[in-house]
Amino acid sequence: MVEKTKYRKGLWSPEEDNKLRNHILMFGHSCWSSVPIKAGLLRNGKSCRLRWINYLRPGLKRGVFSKQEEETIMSFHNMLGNKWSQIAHHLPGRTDNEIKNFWHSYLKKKANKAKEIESHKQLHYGTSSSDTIDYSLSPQKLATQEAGYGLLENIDKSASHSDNSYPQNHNFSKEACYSSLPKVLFAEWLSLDHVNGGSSINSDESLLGNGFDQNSSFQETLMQISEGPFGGEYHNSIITSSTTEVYNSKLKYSNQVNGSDFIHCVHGADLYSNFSLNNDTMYL
DNA sequence: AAATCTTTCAACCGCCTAAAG
DNA sequence: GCTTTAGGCGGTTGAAAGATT
Repeated sequence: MVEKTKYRKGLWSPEEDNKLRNHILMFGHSCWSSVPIKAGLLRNGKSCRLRWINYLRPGLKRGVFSKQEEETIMSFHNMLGNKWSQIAHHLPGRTDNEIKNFWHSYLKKKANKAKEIESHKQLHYGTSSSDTIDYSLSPQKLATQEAGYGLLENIDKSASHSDNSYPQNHNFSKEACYSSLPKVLFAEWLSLDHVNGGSSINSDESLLGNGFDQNSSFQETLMQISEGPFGGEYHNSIITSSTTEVYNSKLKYSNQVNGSDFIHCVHGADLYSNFSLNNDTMYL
């Protein structure tokens, strides 16, 4: 009789996280089912995949959803329904799971409330409100409408949401705070994982050198990015504005080494406004 | 201060699809 | 064409944290 492997379940320990992170940064994940074996984890491949995608993968934003993100979700949910992964494509750095949770814990109620008010108004006044955002609009039209509301101003204010009903728990998680991983979006991963639905790292050769050092400073980590796993093979990396200066010198180096222009530095605000992975990530 | 209720969110489960054999 | 395997997705659960009584 073949004894079934007993996989560990439940919350991931920091050690497990480290093992998984280090393994993937070093070797990639050509086959998820082999990752736990190679990484020395007592988890199944699916669990490892989920942990990586939802939590460990670099570039995850985490924390409070901005007003604009909120509206994007509303708008796309109106068009697509519960297609969380498709909605996530339009929110760089957000996972389908995170969006799904946010919807169920907050947005759904808000949407229902809005519907109630709207139907109430229609019932009593026979008109629809003109001072509320119409989530049934296409994202393009919504963007135009948003401009009128000055919603972009809210981006930096999102951390201090004034709405009392807003969930208080959308702060940085404890682990995320401890982590010194940069808030950098790796479009290579995002584009493959989110846009095309493919595996994020295609081969073991795609990652060279060491993984991130959890104890490194932000700048040191950037050095690791350009010199380590991503300097050689990775392209289209999106760097937030605060990193640009540090990165520019490395960029030159990277371009020389690679013989082509790979890296597009994006101003931080762009990440939150009209940036689209499909359309706006480009070779310089 | 303790008990109870509510909310959040990480992780699991099961289904579906595609690819490989 | 059938079976197996792996990856991806959406629904659901349950532990933990927070809020309320």
